[in-house]
Amino acid sequence: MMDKQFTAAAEEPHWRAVWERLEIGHANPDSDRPAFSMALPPPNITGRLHLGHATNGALQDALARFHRMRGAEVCWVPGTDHAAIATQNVIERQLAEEGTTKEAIGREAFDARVAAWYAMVQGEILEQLRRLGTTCDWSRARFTLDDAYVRAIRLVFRTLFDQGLIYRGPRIVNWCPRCRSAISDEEVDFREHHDTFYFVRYAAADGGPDGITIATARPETIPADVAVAVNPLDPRSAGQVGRLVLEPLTGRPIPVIADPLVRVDVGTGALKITPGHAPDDYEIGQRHGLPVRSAIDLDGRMRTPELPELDGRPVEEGRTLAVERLRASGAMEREEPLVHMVGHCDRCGTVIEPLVTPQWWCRMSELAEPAARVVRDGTIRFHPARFADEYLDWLDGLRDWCVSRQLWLGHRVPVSTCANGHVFSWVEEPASCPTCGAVELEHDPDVLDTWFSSALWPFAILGWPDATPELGRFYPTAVLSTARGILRLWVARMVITGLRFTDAVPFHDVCIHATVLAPDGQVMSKSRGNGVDPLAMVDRHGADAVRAWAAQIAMGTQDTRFDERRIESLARFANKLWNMTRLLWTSLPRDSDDRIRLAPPPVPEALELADRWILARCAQVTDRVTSAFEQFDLSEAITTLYDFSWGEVADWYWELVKERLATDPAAGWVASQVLRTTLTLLHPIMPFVTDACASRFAEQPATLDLAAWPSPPRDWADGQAVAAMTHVIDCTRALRSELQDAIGAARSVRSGPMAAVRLRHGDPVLLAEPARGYVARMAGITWRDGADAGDGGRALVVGASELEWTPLTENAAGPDPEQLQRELARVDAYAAGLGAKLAGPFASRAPAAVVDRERGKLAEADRRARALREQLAAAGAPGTVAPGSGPDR
RNA sequence: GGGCGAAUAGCUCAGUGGGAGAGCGCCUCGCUUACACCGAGGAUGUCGCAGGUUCGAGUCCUGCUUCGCCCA
Repeated sequence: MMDKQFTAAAEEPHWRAVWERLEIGHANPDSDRPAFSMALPPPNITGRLHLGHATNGALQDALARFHRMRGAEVCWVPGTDHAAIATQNVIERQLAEEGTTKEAIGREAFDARVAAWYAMVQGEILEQLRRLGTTCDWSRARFTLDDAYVRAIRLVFRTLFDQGLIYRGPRIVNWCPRCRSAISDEEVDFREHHDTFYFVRYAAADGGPDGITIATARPETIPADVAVAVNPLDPRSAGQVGRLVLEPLTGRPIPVIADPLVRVDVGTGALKITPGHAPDDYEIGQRHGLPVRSAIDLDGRMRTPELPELDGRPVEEGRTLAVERLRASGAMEREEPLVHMVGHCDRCGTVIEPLVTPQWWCRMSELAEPAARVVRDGTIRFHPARFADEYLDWLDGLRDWCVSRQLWLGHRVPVSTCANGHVFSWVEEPASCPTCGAVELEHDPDVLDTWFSSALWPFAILGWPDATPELGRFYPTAVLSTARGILRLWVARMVITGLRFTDAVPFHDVCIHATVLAPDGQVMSKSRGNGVDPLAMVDRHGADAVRAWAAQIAMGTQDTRFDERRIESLARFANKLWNMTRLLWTSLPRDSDDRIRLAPPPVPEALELADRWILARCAQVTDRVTSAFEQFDLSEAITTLYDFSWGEVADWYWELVKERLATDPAAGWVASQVLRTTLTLLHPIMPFVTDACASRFAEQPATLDLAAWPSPPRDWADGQAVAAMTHVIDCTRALRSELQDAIGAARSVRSGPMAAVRLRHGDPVLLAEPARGYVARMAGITWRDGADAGDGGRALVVGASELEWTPLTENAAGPDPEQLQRELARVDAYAAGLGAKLAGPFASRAPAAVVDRERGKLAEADRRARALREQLAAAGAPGTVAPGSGPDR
């Protein structure tokens, strides 16, 4: 039995089971097939997958299946990322909802919570990926906290440490007072703030009248000021440099210095220098050998013992109090509204407090250069290509990477300090100091940036540093597909570590897929509550529809608003494919397993026009789809297949071949070939419905993944058949339109032909049998021969043919003279335009083929105009009744 | 402030120098033995604005406007 509808919910579990039983996704390093490998970007273990994950999963799976069907040994390694800071935040939020904190429950209980969370969410995420039908190599799934993975991280760290590329030192960092941790520059999210710009006068230290006025948004950091800076090129700065002025809250004398970083067009052109609380100021301070003072503590509170009323207050209160003091003392000259960008922690949204703390740093300049080179020389290609520029911009002038975090969760920094002060890095934690043998060792308390471990993903998942068969066979990987947002955080760093530790690029092609926005154009996010659950879409419309939608939008140039109607239309497409199969299944002979028996290939003479046409089109579509997959253009692939399947195979070929199926084995063979080819081409994108349909045929592999990628015989190409059928379709459409206008054609298709049609002029070959029969059936007309011109039939110009038709029903409306007149005016104007164009420089300058085409159009327009005039004349003559207007004539 | 991208039908979007398209929605018609999750036909556009290049521009260039993203 085949139901009238494709039921995704019923078919999907079956096919997932088939694929898993056959271990479709399992990669065999010992095979002699060419390798195609991908590392699935490991989702953060922070919750369920969102549409972005689904999109990327569908895209990668389509590539995996395509290459597998083309004969590659595909290795697609899935996994999950422990996401230290993100996961810790999730757990902390849960604890907060329970009215407790991680400090209250303690390390041990916290670790247990995390372990339970990981166990639960990891299974959930992998299950979600399965539901989409992805063929990852589940046996190789990795987690960034796996022992082997941890070993790789430590080896990388130790190597960089021993090479002096990782060092520890106090520098200004992006400090999140809520996470109580440093974060890297890339994890700072800038948002617009509407604050106040305070203009504060710093009095001259010598008591003179000429102080200096600075502008600041952060008056609470004034107690940490160590200088006032002006731009040396600023004329206003003349005579200022070298003076001492008084910091206005505590009255400390500080120098006025000159630095080119100071912008003359902002504020007063004088900048207070607070190296302890501003990155630019830190840089200026370093340049001038200035001390670092601090006024804010790690908990985001004021630390100003010299100003007891501010001391211990939250920063916002500190600001308010500082402003009050400055107003009271008269140092506040004026206040202006200020719109500026303020850094926030991209995980918890808290305002970042730049602070100077000791952290672990990775020197980037030396590492960045080779990573830039491999993109410049094309070893790594970005899709779309413009993302290469963004990548290169970031590598240029990169600051050192803060790799340490002060979290409870994550990989501990593999460094110990012995009682004698020897600092060393290790892979297996040693019992004693390798330098002095001291056994009292202190393990560094910090953990590593999550992205430090992610940076090793492509080779660490394949077993590095061991020379595993997988590493030798599947590394470098072929394609990395990911979202734009983590180009810097992740993609660039993978290239850096890949080159440093494997002497190879980690992947050759980087696909950056579009971001899915909410229907209102906003970014989807949990806090906005406008997210869409991909599995809800799978439940509602089927995994194939979701995947095909992903293929449509994934590589677009622009982010796309989520539109469920697009998924719906693709679900209908799955149903269409199912019913196309159903037609063959109900019409063709079946074997004992109820599968469509395959007829032997017919001799070429047994093929008629429609057969040759659809085979030729099938070959063209195969070429186009294949090259689209090669270029990662899945949108082109799915669009081409959708249009071909529905608009050509179903709408035309299926309609024409229906009646022949029972009697003509050649028709059954062609229909089967075309459908199976189409299903095979669609399989990478819509694996469920295509397998469900293909399995209705005999002599099919258990799944299309095991089928060879189609490569139609050369002799399927047939330009003449394509041209002839195109004309058949054009004629059919024109007649349908004309007849429906005049008669209401659809009403009486079954009651016999509605019009008699004669070919008045044109290429008789184009409308020879069987083409004439096609038009007759599809348009509901009958052909009439003979040269009985001038009998009053209505003319209809279609391309090179001029037809003449007379209605065979009584209710035919005559042509509406007004409408004819309008149409004539339109055609005349069109022809006049073409004529002018052809009379001008176009004729001599444009390519001959283009000119010919335009000439053809003009000829057709002229014929059409003539036909319209003829009809107008007939309609305009009173008493003229079209002869032959009755069916019983 | 710098960079990138986008602007096409009521909505969501394709369209990579040569006759403006799809899906949804809308109108008319048809429950036809694959599919009503269907079929036939139809209406709907200053391709953001202004210049330029070209025989020819939705498409290439410049400027502007608006929106989005990234960076500072």
